[in-house]
This record gives sequence, structure tokens and C-alpha cells, in this order.
Amino acid sequence: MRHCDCLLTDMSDSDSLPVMMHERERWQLILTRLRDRGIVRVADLVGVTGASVATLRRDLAKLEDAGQLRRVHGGAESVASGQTPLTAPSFDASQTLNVDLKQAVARGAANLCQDGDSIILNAGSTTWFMAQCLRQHRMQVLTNSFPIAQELIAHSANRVVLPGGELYREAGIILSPFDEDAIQHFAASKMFMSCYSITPLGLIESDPLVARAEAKLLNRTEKLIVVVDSTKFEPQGNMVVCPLARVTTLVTDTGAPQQMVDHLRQQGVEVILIDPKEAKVLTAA
Amino acid sequence: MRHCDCLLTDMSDSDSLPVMMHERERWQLILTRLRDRGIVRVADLVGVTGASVATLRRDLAKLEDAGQLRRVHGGAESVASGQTPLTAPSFDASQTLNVDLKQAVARGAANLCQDGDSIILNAGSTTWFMAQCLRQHRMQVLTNSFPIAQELIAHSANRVVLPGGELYREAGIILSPFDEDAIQHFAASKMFMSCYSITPLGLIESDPLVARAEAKLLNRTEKLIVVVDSTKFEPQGNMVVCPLARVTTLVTDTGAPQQMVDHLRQQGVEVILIDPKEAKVLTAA
DNA sequence: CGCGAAACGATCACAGTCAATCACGAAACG
DNA sequence: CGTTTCGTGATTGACTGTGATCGTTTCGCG
Repeated sequence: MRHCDCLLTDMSDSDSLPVMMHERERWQLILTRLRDRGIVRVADLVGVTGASVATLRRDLAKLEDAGQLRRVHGGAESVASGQTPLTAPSFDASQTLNVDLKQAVARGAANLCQDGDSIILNAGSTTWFMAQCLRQHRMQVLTNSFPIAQELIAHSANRVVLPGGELYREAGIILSPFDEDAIQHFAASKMFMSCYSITPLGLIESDPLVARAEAKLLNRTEKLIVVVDSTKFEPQGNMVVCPLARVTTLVTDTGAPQQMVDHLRQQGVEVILIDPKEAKVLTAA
Repeated sequence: MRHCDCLLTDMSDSDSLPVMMHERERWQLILTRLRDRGIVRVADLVGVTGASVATLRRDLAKLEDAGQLRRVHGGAESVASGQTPLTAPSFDASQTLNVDLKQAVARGAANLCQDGDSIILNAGSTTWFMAQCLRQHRMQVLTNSFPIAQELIAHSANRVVLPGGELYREAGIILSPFDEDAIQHFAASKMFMSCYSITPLGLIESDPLVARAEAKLLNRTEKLIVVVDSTKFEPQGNMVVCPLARVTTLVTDTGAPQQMVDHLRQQGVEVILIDPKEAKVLTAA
């Protein structure tokens, strides 16, 4: 393994340093290069990371599953062919770890949609995965997420409605401090949202502006469907968006703590558990 | 990591050398040239990419299959009914022919912007070219064009504000039938717009919804700067957006009919003529 | 109208890349 | 301490992209 590296570069082979890169380091490096150049080649990555082509191919496969890039012959390209870094929400390392969970939950939530529905898709990485599952649907979708709007417009026949406001570059969210808004004329049958964390006190966000935007959207619908992977049950953040009783349905994975599941059902929330292995609905009772 | 550094120098060397471009890189380059110039020649691409004629022909064939361009004898031209819905505004055939004019006019109009300005960029192919000229600027930009918002967010430090409404897939425009809107809180120092055509009766559009949206935006600013290439003086369409006297400044190319230029100046409109050859301002008197 | 030059499509051999598989070693677990 | 799991590297056969060459078609010019 490392011996190969040593043979290739005699001068740097002093084993005093741990030469081998870790998986996450490689991923980070790959994504960085991808953002800078729009395209990466496996052969290049071999030289940069010191890993074998097989490993790098696996890395690319995983990152493609995570929606972070698109594989092409010889390497991979940025999901938007190098045009915009906005096609996917900015993931941090911890989010990258839960891609499988998020995708499983997103698929489960997408099953709750039907053609003709008018839905709201709140900004978030899980809801972005959900948008990818809606390519065959024909609905009216209101979203405050620029990347979700891009995805829907480019790859589906759904109608897309946007709220007015400033477009925040990093998060890709459209936020407005004003109440007058086109969304006041939107009536949705369902709203899908994620959140920063979920506690007995309710749905929690960390950013006041985001919390306010979500509260505004909540007024446009009766049914609120929360989509969160099981890691969101770790209390974080401090802005309460709404109490748990406001939630109609919660979609999460089987890793959710049983205590919270019970508590939610006591509050009248329908809880849907998705097994990320089998990617199918286990129970809804 | 230092291990990486050693190899990185190697990498950058082989990268700077015209070793071999990859398929996607060539595609990207071809599409970029196509967007910039409206037409590419196989012989030119050979010199630029270093690939063989056969390979480039295959590239063009694939891109044509993907609907990204239309092959012609000797090369390829920008596609008529633009497929790439969002990377560029959909050009019709006549527009494709005037890319040079539009870009020259767009550059001239961009010179009227200063850091700190709050401007409105109405949807349109000329204003989209203009957005490409604003990468170094730092302004607040309100636009009802999804592709322009993409361009600004991805490639500039400008702040972007969007109106609320439905996102129309083909044109990439955000339109709303309602008056309540976040844009009612936006005060712009200048508004840039193109139009379907320009006649002695005023600025003309063909779509009532578009005309109404532009009229709404007109209320948010005093200074109205119209950017049109000289082909827009051929009367077309039927919806009058506003009279010529409403226009503060008109930027066009030297191909504009002298009669209209005189008439505009009689109305108090400042007319700026851009020579597409020299791409510089000729007269502003 | 006819001619030469350029461009075109088809085909072939070569090199690089891919997915699948097996084997090795390290860390995690009971 | 043994077993399991995971990440990694090497190998194999199949596939894709590439360049050169062929004969044919199209364009431009006299």
C-alpha cells in the first residue's frame, strides 16, 4: 500500500509522516478541485492523493450517490457542468456522512406526493434530495431554495413558484424581511421541511431569519410533513419554529430514538420510519 | 500532505502542457465558444483543443444529439430553440445571429454601473450578456431572470434579489399576477431592460404578462436604461410598455437607423452608440 | 456547368478506462 | 484474543474514446 508511494517518491518516503490520506480528506480534496476546475480526472487524483485508482473510483461512486458530482468517462464533473456551485446545497462534513439516511428519508417522503398536488419544499439538504425524487411528478411546487428550483426546472415537469426576497449565496435560500409576498396567494396541500434539530419543545432552527421564513410558509398549508434523518434528534440550536403538535407527519429512519417516536405519536404525529437498508416503509402505526 | 505538494508540481506541469483535453473539457470549451461567438469551426477547435478532427466531429455529433448545438458545414452554430434551459436564455435564430452586437451593447451598458449601485436587470438575452460583464462589480441587483440570477450568484460578488412568482421554464422568467411583492421595497438607482422592439410609440413587448411585469418594475426606479441591438428597431409586437419619453438612456449599436436616433434625442433620451467593431463608445451627444 | 479543395461519415487498431472480483491488513467489536 | 467489518490494492475481461485512413459528399470558384 504505502510501499508503493515510497517507491514512487523516494525523497518523501520518510515514514515519519503518515502519508496515507483518509477517506474524508480525499473527498474534500476531490470536491475542492471540482469546484475550482469543474472537472477532475481519476489519473490526476491518483497523483494528488496517492491512493489507487480503485479507491478513487469508489470515492467518486460514493460522491455521485451523494449528489456531489457526476461521473463521466475518465473522471467526474461538477453537477452543473462547472457552471454554478449552487446546484447542491453546501454540505459540511457531518452532512456528508448521512447521505444514505437522507436519501432514504427523501425517497420515503417523495412517496407522499401525487400528481396535481400543490406542495411547499422548504430549503434543506434532505428536501433537495427529495426534489431529485420528483422528476416524474407533475405538481406545483413552492420553494425558497434556489438549488431546488434549479433541479426542478431543469429535470422535471413540475411548475415552480418562488417567493420574493434576497438570494443568499452560501445557503442558496431566498429570504425576505417583508410580509407582503406572492406566497400569500399560494395554498399548498402539503409542506415538506427539514430543520436544524427536533426536540420535545418543537422544531428548532439556528438562524432567526430562516426560522421566520419557515414560520411564514407554515401559514400556507395545513399538513406539515417533517423530513429528518435520525441524527437530527440530537438537540441543537435555539429558535423554536413550531411545536411538535403542529406536525402532521414525520418521516425519518429507523435510527430515531424510540422515546422521541413515542412522544411524537402521543402528540398525534404520524411517524413513518424508513429502513435505510431496505429503503422501504416499515411501519406507520 | 507535503507528499501531495511534491506531486502537485508535477501535476500542474502536466496540466499546463497541452497534454490532452478530456471529452468533457472539450465539450465545455465548445459550448463556451458557441455561447460567446454563436458559431464554431472544426478547424478552429483543432487548434484550441489539440484533438483530432475526427474526435471533434464526434464531439459535435454528440452535442447535437444532446440538443446543445446545431451542426453546419464546417462546424456548428448555437441551437435555435435553446435546449439548455437555464445556462443561457433561449435564443431564437434571429437572436443567435446578433450575438456580437448584443455583447457589444451589453459591455457598453455595463460601463454605466458602479460599485454600490442598486440596479434592476430585466430578463432578456442582452441583459444576460450584461450580467456576464458584472463579475467584478459589487452591487445590489434585482432581477426577474433566473439565468441572470444564476450567473450573478455563481460568478460575482453582487447581492441578488428576486421577485416572487412562478418560474417559467422556457424563458427563465419569474412572473407574478399579484401586486404585493417584495420588489415594492426595492429602490433602484437604474433599471436596465431590453424589449421585443422599439417604435415611435414606445417600448414594445409581445407577451402581456411580460409587459405587465416590466411595467411593475418601472415603478421602482427613475432612470430607465434601454439596451437593444439595432435590429430591435424593426417594429414587432403589440404591447406598449411605456412611451419613449420615459427612457432616460438608450444604449444600442451604430447600426441603429439615424431617423430613430434623432427622434429619441428629440424626446430627451440620451442615446449611446456602440461600434461593435471597436467595442467603444462613439458618441453620447 | 464543371472542377478542385475542403469537409464528411465509416471503419479499424490502439490505448485508456471501467466494473467486478479476490486478497490483504487495520480497526472495531464482543 | 478471535471474529467481523471496513477500507484498500491488484487483477481480469469488457468497454469507450481516440487517431489515422478510406471513399464519398458538399461547398466555392471560374
